[in-house]
This record gives sequence, structure tokens and C-alpha cells, in this order.
Amino acid sequence: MPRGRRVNSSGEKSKKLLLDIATELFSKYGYHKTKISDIVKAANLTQPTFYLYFENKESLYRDLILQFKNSFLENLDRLKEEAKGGNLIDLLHRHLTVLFQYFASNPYLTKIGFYQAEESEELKAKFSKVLEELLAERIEFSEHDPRIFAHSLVGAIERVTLMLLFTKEKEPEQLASEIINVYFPKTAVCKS
Amino acid sequence: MPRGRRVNSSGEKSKKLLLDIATELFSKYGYHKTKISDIVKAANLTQPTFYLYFENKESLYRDLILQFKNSFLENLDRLKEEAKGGNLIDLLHRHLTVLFQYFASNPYLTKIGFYQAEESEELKAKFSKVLEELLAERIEFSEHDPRIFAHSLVGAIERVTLMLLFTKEKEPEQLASEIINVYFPKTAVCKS
Amino acid sequence: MPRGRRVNSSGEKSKKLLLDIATELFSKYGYHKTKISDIVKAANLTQPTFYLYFENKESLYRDLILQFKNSFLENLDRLKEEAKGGNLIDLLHRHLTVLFQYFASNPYLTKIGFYQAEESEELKAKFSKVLEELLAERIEFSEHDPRIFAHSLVGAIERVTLMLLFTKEKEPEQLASEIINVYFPKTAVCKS
Amino acid sequence: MPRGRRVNSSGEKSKKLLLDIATELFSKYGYHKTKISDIVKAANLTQPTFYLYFENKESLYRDLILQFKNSFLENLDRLKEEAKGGNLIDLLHRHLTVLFQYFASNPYLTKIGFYQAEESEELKAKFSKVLEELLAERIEFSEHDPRIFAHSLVGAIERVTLMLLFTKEKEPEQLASEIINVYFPKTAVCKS
DNA sequence: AATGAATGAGACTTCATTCAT
DNA sequence: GATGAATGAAGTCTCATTCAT
Repeated sequence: MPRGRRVNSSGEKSKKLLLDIATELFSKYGYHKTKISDIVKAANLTQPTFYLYFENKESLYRDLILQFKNSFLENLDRLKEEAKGGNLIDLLHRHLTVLFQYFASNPYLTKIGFYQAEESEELKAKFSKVLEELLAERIEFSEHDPRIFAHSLVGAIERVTLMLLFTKEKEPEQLASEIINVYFPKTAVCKS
Repeated sequence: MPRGRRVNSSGEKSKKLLLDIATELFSKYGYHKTKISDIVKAANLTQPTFYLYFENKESLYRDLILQFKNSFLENLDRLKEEAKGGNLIDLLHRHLTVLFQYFASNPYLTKIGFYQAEESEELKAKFSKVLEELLAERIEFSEHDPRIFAHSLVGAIERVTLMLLFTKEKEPEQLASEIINVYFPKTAVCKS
Repeated sequence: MPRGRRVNSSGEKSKKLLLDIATELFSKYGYHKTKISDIVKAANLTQPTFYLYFENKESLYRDLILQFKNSFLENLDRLKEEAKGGNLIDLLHRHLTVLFQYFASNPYLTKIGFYQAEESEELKAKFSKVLEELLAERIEFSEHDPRIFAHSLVGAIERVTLMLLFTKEKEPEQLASEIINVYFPKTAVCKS
Repeated sequence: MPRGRRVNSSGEKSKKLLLDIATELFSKYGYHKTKISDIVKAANLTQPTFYLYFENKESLYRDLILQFKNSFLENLDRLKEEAKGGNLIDLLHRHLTVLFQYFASNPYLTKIGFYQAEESEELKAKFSKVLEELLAERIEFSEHDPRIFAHSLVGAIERVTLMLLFTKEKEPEQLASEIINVYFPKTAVCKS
């Protein structure tokens, strides 16, 4: 059997390939059920090659989480900055749209960072906090806890992303609009 | 440690102990990070004892999931039955209260069955479906998808349970009320 | 659960029961595939009871082997003693009859001692030796090795016991006759 | 021992080594008393290496049995085909010679497949059947059951292989001749 | 740049055996 | 005489990781 460098092979290409496959497998099957052997098999490479590009299994996973986390927090920071003035609903709408766009473009990473990772709780908590502050300033939550509202919104985003965005049943922009509609009904026409 | 029966030992006690510890550890650390050795160590027993009372690690975990699933689906069935007549908001309020009460009484089991288990997705999807039908009958969602509303509600429940119920910041009844308030704002003229 | 001595129970009866079941299971499934738990389960007793009557698994098995061995060697000794005078064929016929009778009466023990046990090789070798000497004295094995004849006879006995005696297709006496007929054809109509 | 590839190591060599050692140990000590740790220790390798080349302990054992079984049955088929015409004794002589040659060349495999394996009973029964048919066509078994003859022959082969072939006291060809002589005596000098 | 070959560490599980009642 | 409850010891197998080429 021939060994060594393959014709037409390139380090960067292999690394990218491994990274993409790892992301997909981790997102689909979780950290523990995804074996290095699975990853390299899917990439048509071998196990030592994996260690050529990544320190080890865990650090790769952590990197993926971190990557999501950074994007997410960056987004959140932007939201906070923009928060000063302007219309709340417009603001939220813009933010959700961007968020859903990112989620839709990076479903695997999102699955890992927003659903699987232990840190995902932290992210969601932060998100809630920001929303809470945002809302507290503007809306009169006459008799109810603003935290409920904030957590609910985050939960809705979480669930809707999974059920309607990842399944491609809804587009990011539309989803943002509809979520907004639910939480800020224009005219709540509710007959029993 | 000497072999054989311990002084003052009782099978039922040991089994219960192991079950409780296993439930707690699984819920805290997940299936893979929880070793049988951890479970028995915490129970001050040895590994073979585990197999005296449980078939194996996986089947114990599955049993826990099943236990949650049964309770949850039973609850859901009750909701469906009661759905025929009556005021929607009252109905939901009662159901959520019961649900939150169950969650609060069984936090570890809930963590496993509603958050960790692969089947949890299925449960939530079913929950959404039921809610969707319930709502569709009564409310006029003028221009928006009732699924959004249903998924959002489920997501809210999920998140709020984790952040406010499990942390004991809210009581089940109150949480139910507040969630209802968010989704059916009084000033939103939604009387039945 | 009640513990302690059962009504109507008797130590000797339990011991005999365990012994019989153990013999059957060992003979059917072999030493390794037969578990103490299987034995006591079949006897409707519990594991500690086993140790009340037997030192341990191996020693019980060894006892069974020894029991067979003793009977077998005793038989062999009788054959050697009777060997001095008399008609060879009659002698063999009588011996085989007795042997087959013992085998037929103790199929489980025979299975263990003559087929499974490592010592069975030793027994068969001894058997061969005795036959060889017996034959050597009387028959003129013009040009062939008497060992072949002796080993063949033992092999025939071994196989025929399994296939025709244990299956109850043949009675001990008849089997003895027929074997003799094969090895000492009266009218050796042996055309090529 | 350091991890990773050894100097001068080769997969095929290791696999063959393990296979050979396993065959020997299984044949000598049986399935249960042969531990994987014994096999790899004898090969100066470690346990995971075993799993690099074999599915697991049982499947390796089954493979060995199958290997023997295939050779044996192939042989038997040839015997059946050649059975149509020709001299019976010559036929048998040729067959036994080939059989003994195979046994002598593969003593470990034969020990496993013809003596230890549960399937060995099936093989011997088939062998008997074939012999029985072969004999029934040609010889006049005036008053005796041909099965006796067939089973005896198989038993003789079994025993003689163990006692004279494996010990290298006899060559395959000679053993075949002598067995034939016993069962088809030229001049049956059978005085009592 | 990549692979073939191997291992350390550890998890799960089984089974004979033993105490305490 | 018998059992309920437990364990020591060991075996099989898996997986991430590493050396030598």
C-alpha cells in the first residue's frame, strides 16, 4: 500500500474537509456518539491525519462551540448597542432576522452551540438578560415578571428554529416577523 | 470490603438508592459522562450490585425516559380530552399548572426526559401539535401561522421551567398564570 | 419474604436434587456454560444453598468425573482379571454389555466423564491399552498394528454410544453383539 | 510499552501470528480457558490489537470452525461424487489418506473442528451417513445394521487420529491402510 | 501530507462465592 | 436448612491517541 502524501492533496483542503464533516456529525449525533474514526472515514482519510490538524477531539469540539459563541455574542453586543434609541419592535425584528439568517446559514454549528453544548445555557441566559433589559425600558409589564417574557421569547426562538427554520419551512425574515407578531400582537383578535 | 450481605441491608433500599442516584447523576451529567462506577460509588455499593437490580446501564436510562414519557403523554391525553368544551385559557392554565407541578416534583426525571433524551423532541413536537389544534379551533390567527404560536408556547415552557421553576424562583401555579398572561395578554382583549 | 428452612425440606433431598440437576446441566451444556445460578434456579433453591452441600463449582464437577472414572476403571479391572482364560469374544461381549448398560443407565455422567472431561482421554487410552493386551495374546494380527484395532474398537464404542445408545435406538446387549460382529465377523465375507 | 507503530511491524504478520497462536491455544485449552489476554501475550501484542484484526473472540473461533468444516465437507462431497463406480476399498483408502493428510497438516484446526466444536457432532453424523450409504450399496451386511459399521468407522478414525496421527506415530497413508485392514480384513483370521 | 500499525486507559458486564439473618 | 444481599476478581471490548514510515 502506498503511503505518504496523496497526489492532488492539500493540507488546507483536508483540514476544511475534516472540520466540515466533524461539524455535521457532531451536530447530528452529538459529541459522544461521534467517533474520530467516523469523521475520518467520512473524509476518506485516516486517524493520524486528524491529529495533524486538530489537537484532539475535545479541543475541536470546543472550537466549534467557541466559533458559534463568538458569532452569537457579537450579535448580542450589536443588539445592546443599538438598543439605546429607536423603535423596540423594529430593533427586535432586525435582530431576529439577522439571527435567523445566521442560524439558517450555519445549522450544524447552531445545533452544536445553541442546543448541545453545556455553554448553550449560558448563551441563552445572556440572551434572556439582554432582552429583559431591552423590554424593561420600554414596555409596561404592568403586573408581570419581565423575565417570563424574555425567557419565553428565547424559548420560542429556540423551538421555532428547530421546527420551522432548520426544516426550511420558513425563511428567516418571515420567521422573525411572525415571532414578533406573536409577542407583540397588533390587534389581538381573539374569539373563543 | 468484605463480601456478602452487609449488616442492616435491604434490597429495596439499595435499589431505590441506586435508582435515585442514577437519576440525579444522569440528569446532571448526561448519559455518557455518568459511569456506573460513579453511581455505585455514590451509593457506597459495588458494580455487581448495580446489575442485581438493573439489566444494564442503557436499559435503566431508557426506563427513566419511559417513565417521564408516560407521565407526560398521559397528561397530554387528558388535555386532549378536556379540549372539547370549555374556556381555552382556563383549560391551558389548569394544564400548565399540573405540568409544572409534575416538573417541579420530578426535576431530575424531567431533565432527562424533556431535555436530554432523543425522544424529547418527539414529545415536544406532539405537545406542539396538540396545542396547535387546540388553538386553531378557537382563535383567529388572522394572518399568522398557528404553528408559530404553538411552538413558541412549548419553547417558553421549556425555557421557563429551566430558568424559573427548577431554580425555585417561581411556583408552578404562578408560572402557569404568568405564561398565560404573556401569550394571552388581558389588554389584548381576549376574553373567551 | 420468609427466610430460613422451608417446610418439608430436607438437606439430603436438596443435595440430591442439586446433584442431579447439576449432572444434567453439565452434561448438556458443559462446564463453562453451566452456571451455578442455572443449577439452583432449576432446583428452585438459591445460590448459598449450593455452597451448603458442595465446596464449589469445580469440586462438584470433579466429583462427577471421579464418580464416572471409578465405575469405569472398576469395570476395566474386572475385564483385566477375567482376561486370563476363556473365550475372547464371549469375554468382550460380556464386558461391552455391562459397559453399555452402565452408560445407558448413566447417560449424563457418561457424557461428562467419557466425553467432556479432560481425563476422558486418559480413560480411553487405558481402555485401549487393556484391549490391546487382551487382543495381542489371542489374535494373530498378521501384519497389522494391534493398537489400531484397539483404538478403533474404543472409537467405535464411543461413537455408537452417542448415536445409538443414548438415542435409545439400540439396547445395550444388542449393541454389544453388533459391535462384536463388526470387529469379529463370523463369516468374514469380505470381498473387495 | 510505548504507543503507536512498532519498528518493523507489519499488519499481515501480526494478524497471521495472532491467528496461529489463537488456533493453537484454542485447540489446546478450549474456547473458555483461552483468554484474549493469553493470545496477545503470546504474540507480544496488546488486546486492542486483537480487535484490529478480528471482530471478537467468538467470531474468530467460529471462523476457525468454519474453515475446518468447509474443508471437511468439501472432502466429503468429493467422496460422494466418486462413489458412483469403482472399487469401494480403493475409494475409501484414497479418501482416508487425503483426510488423514489434511488432519496431520492441520492438527490444531482439526482438534477444534472435529473434537471441540459443537458442530463436530453434525460433521461426524454426516460422515457416518455418507459411509453408510456407500457401504450399503456394496456390501452384504447379512444380519447387521450398517449404521453400526459406519459409526464404528468414524469412531475409529476419530480415535486413531488423536492417538496415532497427531502423536506422529503413524503416517497418513499407512494409517489409512491399516484402518482399512481392520474393517475389511483380507483373510479374516478370526479365531476365538 | 499522510498512513499503517499499535497501545493506554478505562468502561461495561459476568460469575463464583460469601456474609448476615 | 435456607435465603437475601452483596462483592472480588476477572474478562471482553472500545476509543482516543501515538509512533514509525
